[in-house]
Amino acid sequence: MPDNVPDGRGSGSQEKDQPRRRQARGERRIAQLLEAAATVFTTTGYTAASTNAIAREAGVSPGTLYQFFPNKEAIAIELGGRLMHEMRETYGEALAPVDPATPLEEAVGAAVDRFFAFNCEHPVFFALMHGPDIPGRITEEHDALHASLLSRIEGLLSSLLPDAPPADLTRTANMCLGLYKAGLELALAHEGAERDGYVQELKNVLVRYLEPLVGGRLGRAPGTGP
Amino acid sequence: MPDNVPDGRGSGSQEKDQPRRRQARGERRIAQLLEAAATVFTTTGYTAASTNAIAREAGVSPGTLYQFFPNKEAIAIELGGRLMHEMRETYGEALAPVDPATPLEEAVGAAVDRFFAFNCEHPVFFALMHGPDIPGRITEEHDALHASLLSRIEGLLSSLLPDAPPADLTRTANMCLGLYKAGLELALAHEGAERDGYVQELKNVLVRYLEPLVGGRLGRAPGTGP
DNA sequence: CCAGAATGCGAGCGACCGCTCGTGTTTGTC
DNA sequence: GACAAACACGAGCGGTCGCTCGCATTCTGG
Repeated sequence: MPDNVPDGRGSGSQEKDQPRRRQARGERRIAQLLEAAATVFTTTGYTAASTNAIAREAGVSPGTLYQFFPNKEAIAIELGGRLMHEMRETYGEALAPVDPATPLEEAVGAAVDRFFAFNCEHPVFFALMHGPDIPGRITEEHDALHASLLSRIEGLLSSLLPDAPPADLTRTANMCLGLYKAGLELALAHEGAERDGYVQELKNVLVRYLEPLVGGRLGRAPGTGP
Repeated sequence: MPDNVPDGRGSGSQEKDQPRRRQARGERRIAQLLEAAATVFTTTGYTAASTNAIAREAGVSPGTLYQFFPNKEAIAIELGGRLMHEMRETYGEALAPVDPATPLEEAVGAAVDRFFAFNCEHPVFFALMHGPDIPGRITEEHDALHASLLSRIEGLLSSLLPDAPPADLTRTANMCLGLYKAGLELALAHEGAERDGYVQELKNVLVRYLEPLVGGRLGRAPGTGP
C-alpha cells in the first residue's frame, strides 16, 4: 500500500529520495483531510469544491491543507488512488471467480450486489468517476480504473463466449459497464424498497442482455425455460 | 413559440409589460450568442464556460452579451428552452404513434434512431442534461424535460402493459430512459461503424429488457421465435 | 432629418479561489 | 532542557470570472 503522500511544502526538487518524514499527527490529518474532501466532492463535485471548504470541513486552516497536498488535484488523485485500491479488492472478489457452473442470474446478481455495496459505502467514487468536470491528471487514474474494470469484464465474457470476435467482446463489456453505471445512478437516486427495485431491474437488464449471447452455455434456473 | 428573451438591461423592475422592443439586429445577435454558447458549453461544460469566452466565440464584447441576457444562467435556460421545444417536436414524432401492431424491435429501433439523431444534431443537449455541475434554475428545465419524457415513455408502456402497477411502470420507464442515456454516451464516444454498433447494442438491450414484459402482446419478427 | 431607443464596446469592479508565506506551536531526539 | 523538524495558522497575493458602467454608434418612428 503506497502510504507516502506527495509532499506539499517540498516545492518540486526531491520527490522519491526525501519522502518527507511524517509524524502520527500528520497521517491523521491526511486521513481527516481526505475524508473531508470526500464529503465536499460528493456534495458539490470536484471543480465547485474549494480547497478552503475542504479545509473548513476538516476543521483546519488552508495552510495546513497545503502542508500535505501540493495542490487541489493531488487531493483528488490521492483519494482516487485509495479508492481504486479498495475497489480492486472488492471487484477482485466480485469478478474473479468465473465459475462456469453457476447460473447467469446468480453470477450477475452477485457482481451487481458487490459493486453496488461498494458504491454505497463510498459515494465519492461515483462523483469522481462520473463527473465531466475533472481536469488533467485525474482522468489518467479514471482511465486506468475504467480499463482495468473493462478488461476484467472482457475476460469474464471471453470465458463465456470463446468464439466471439474481440471487437464484439470489447463492445459488450463496455455496454455492461455503461448499463451498470446507469442502473447505479437510478438506484442511488432512490431509497429503501424503491432502491432495491431498481437494483433488481438492473440485474434483469444485464441478465436478459447477456442471456442470448451465452446461449445454453451456462445453467439456467429451473422452471424458467420455454 | 416564446420568442421574448428576458432582458439584460432592465435591472429587475418590469418583466412582462415591457418586453423590450428588439430590432432585427438584436434577434440575430441573440441567435449568434446562443450558438456560440452551445459551442462553448459542449466543449467545456456549463460551469467552466466563461461568459467572456462565449462573447469572444460570438465575436462580440462582454457588454453586448449582457445586453440580451441578464446573467450566465439565463443563457443556458434560454438555450435549454429552445432545445426542449425542438425536442418536443422530435420525440412527438418518435413516441406518439403507439401502433400496437408493429413488432417491439421496430418500435424501439425507430425511437432510438430518432432520439440519437437529435442528440447528434444538438450535442449541447447532452452536455446540459448530463452535467452534474449545473446550478439552480436550469435543473427545473431539466426536470421538466425529464418528467415530460418519462410520462411519454410511461404512457407508451402502459398501452403495452395495461395490467401493471403504476409504480412498476414508472420504474420501467426510468430504466428505459437511463439505459438510453448510457447507450447514447457510449455511442457518442465512438465514431463510424463502431458507433453504429453501439446503437445496435442499445436497441438489443432495450428490446431484450422489454420483451419479457410485453410477452406475446406485440408481434415478433418472423423466424426469431423458438 | 433628428430625437430617442436599441445596440455595441471594453476597461474595470467586486468577489472568490487556489495557493503562499511569515510566524507561532507541538513533537521527537539527544 | 535544547534544538530541529514537523505541524498549524490565517491574512493575503495573483488571477479569473461574472457582471457593470459610461460612452460611442446605428437604427427607427414621426
